[in-house]
Amino acid sequence: MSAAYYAQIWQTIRQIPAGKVASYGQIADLAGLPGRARLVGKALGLAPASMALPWHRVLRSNLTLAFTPGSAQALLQRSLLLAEGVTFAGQRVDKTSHWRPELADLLFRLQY
DNA sequence: TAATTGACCCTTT
DNA sequence: CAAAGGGCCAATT
Repeated sequence: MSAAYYAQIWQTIRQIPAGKVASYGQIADLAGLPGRARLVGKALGLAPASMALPWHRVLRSNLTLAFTPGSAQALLQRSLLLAEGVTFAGQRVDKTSHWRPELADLLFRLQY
């Protein structure tokens, strides 16, 4: 059953603090689905807007936006991040904004 | 049933 | 730095 994966992924994305970013692969790993970064992208696309997920805090492993540069979605994502204080170095997000959670802390919070 | 398609990633050239 | 090749897998055609 695939729906369970999505819930797990959404819960994990919800843990990303404002002003920080994480990669698709990182989310997959933290959600207990190593190697399934593509599933994370799919989960985000399926997530209802009412869920208000911090989707803009998820980007590629090289810290660039997943959307086509210049597209409406990319511009929106960029502005949302800037509004949170995330800094950019050209097309990519500054490394200092990369989320590095303590595993134990994350697992603790995911239990609820 | 088979092929294609993603809001992707990693290692090796 | 760029390209290539291989992984991944649910959903759609």
